[in-house]
Amino acid sequence: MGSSTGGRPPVMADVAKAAGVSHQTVSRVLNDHPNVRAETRTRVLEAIDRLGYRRNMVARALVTRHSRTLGVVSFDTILYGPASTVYGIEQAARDAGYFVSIVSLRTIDRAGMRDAVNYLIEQGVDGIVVVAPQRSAASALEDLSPGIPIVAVEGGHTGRVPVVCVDQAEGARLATAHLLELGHETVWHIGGPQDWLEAEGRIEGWRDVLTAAGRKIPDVLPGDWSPRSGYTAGKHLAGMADQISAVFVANDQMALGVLRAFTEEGVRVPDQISIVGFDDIPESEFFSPPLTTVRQDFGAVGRHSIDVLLGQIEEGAAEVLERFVVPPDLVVRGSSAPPGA
Amino acid sequence: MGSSTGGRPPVMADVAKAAGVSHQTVSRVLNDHPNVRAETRTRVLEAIDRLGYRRNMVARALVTRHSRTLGVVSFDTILYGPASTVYGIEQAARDAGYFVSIVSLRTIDRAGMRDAVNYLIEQGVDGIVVVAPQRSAASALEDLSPGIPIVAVEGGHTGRVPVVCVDQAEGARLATAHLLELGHETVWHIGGPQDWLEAEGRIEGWRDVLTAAGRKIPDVLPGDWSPRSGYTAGKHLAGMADQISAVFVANDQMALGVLRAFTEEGVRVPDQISIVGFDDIPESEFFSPPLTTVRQDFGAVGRHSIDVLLGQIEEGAAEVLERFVVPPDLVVRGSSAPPGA
DNA sequence: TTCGGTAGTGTTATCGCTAACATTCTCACT
DNA sequence: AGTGAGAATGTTAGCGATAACACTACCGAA
Repeated sequence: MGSSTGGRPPVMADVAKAAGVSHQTVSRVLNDHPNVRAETRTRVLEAIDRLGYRRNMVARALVTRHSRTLGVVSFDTILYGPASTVYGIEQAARDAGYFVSIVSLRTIDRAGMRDAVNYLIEQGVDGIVVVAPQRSAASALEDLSPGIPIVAVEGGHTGRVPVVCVDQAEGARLATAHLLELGHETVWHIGGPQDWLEAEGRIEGWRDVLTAAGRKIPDVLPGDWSPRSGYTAGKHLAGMADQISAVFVANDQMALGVLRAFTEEGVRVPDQISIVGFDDIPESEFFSPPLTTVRQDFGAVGRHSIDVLLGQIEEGAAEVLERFVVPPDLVVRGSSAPPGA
Repeated sequence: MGSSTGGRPPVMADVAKAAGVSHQTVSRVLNDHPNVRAETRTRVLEAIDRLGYRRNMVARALVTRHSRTLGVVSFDTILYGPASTVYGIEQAARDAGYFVSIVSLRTIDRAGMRDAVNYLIEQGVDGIVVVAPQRSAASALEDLSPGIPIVAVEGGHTGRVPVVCVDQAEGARLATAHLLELGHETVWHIGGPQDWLEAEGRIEGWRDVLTAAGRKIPDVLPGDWSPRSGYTAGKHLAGMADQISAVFVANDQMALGVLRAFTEEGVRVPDQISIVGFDDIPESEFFSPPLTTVRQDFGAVGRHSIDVLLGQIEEGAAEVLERFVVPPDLVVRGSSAPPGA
């Protein structure tokens, strides 16, 4: 409100003068230092309120050498998975008393990754979370030794950076096993982009289950997460519908494309072919038919990544090269059924 | 790489010593000051490289009084619209040489808004973009006079803060007019949450067109953006399918719910009832049938909001209380057709 | 009474940088 | 050679906060 400081925002010294104390006492009040008389404290707080004083965190960060701000590096922040992850991270950080500065990279290369991390370090963040679901991003992260705490989300575990992720292979196992348990002879798979670690993990889990059950392992159909790529793969599968009874699709958006292709080609789901997706996007429940899928708990991923990061920052746990794995859940809906139902 | 500074990261003075110049000269090199001899410049750059020096932007921000960082306040950052908007803002900011610090509010109230804005100001951001699609958020913004440049995205225009938004009413007009042109007698509407300005704008545009054409204006069916609410409304509409031939749904997710409900009830789209959505999410093209919808250019919204904000910051254009409106596009697909087709 | 401990407060130095001013160096032109 | 303008560089003084230490008052114990 009222400022007797002549235009510019009041600083600590102005508050000190107004309260008749030293600026250090103001600082003590602001930082909840115990050795301040109650009467003095209220006088200072009153002066702060009267002058509309706001602490300059930049000056504070300069001297304390930490900013209570975390950096987040991310790609493709419009995709449901990354968007949810970033949201989870932001909320968890704020619950822990930290704020986040976000850099969304358009392209994934070493230079971009390096620039982003450097920028965040220059800004004085206390730690960095890198959402690096692609192999290239994860490896770009590897040959960076930033000198500040860092944690990778959904990245590959290569030993230099702790990783928090959802167990992709386990999710794929749940999906594939579910289809086999329904009685399907084998399960086809539409994969995500080659470069994505998640895509790889899902292939791995799917293949594991088929191998363990001694089933034929069909070729992986390529996809790029987009509904269109699922549509294309779906058209292809529809052409050989008589040899196929179950498909595990690497994400829900592609599964939607498959459903569309099957609808166009007159392939009935789940009567002729069962479909299981991955992600459980909010739409999946209302696909026709509602999609059986694997749910990932992005909130938990965000919380764990912040836990790990703050562990490094606050306890100085130098070499916590851990790997936190969040388990996925199978959500059974109408797109999966016994064969020939 | 090598640091002869004994553990702690090198500072400008270290570089200066290594290059045999004063720290001020190092500063000049870093800030592209013209009056530096080319030979000196390379010597400094070489020293920077050798020591692995990184400028401390916190110290810089303290003295220059600006951080080249913008704050973003947002809600519901997982919804497609807000997520895309925030992404657009982040990209535009970075293209302009700024970085962003993001606060995602969980709840929308005055206190939350005030805290978020205060936090960002304390952090020393040069300006703030508030993604405030709800009436409550927009009004919380109003009685804040933060003393720094600020711009609202998708907020209501109340005169104190410049606004950038997509023309919701125009989008609704396009959708409704499209349905009337196909020959439908009137158009029903499933609206978004009461509190959202976008929901209101869409109702307004829809009503305008019906009024202008002298058509009956049905009651608005309530929705909350979620597929489930669309499903519920769809069930209701299916029960009176013989009196209805066209529905304009306030977003694509709800339209999906409607499609699902219609499928369950045996209502054929677009044969019996045409449907038009809003947003053009990536999934819409692969709904069954593919959804006719209204596309919003979130990238343009991001760019404009940054333009307006930087206008205030850099040109000090104090009272630019403008309103930038981005036009939407109608995307016609298979869910709309002439009645009784 | 004297002393040490501690609560409450003030003083000074410092974080790493840029702005402002001071100084030196260069060179064209008298 | 002498001069002055301007380029190149150095020196000093902050930015606004916290840390470290110094100081005063007051207490109870010796």
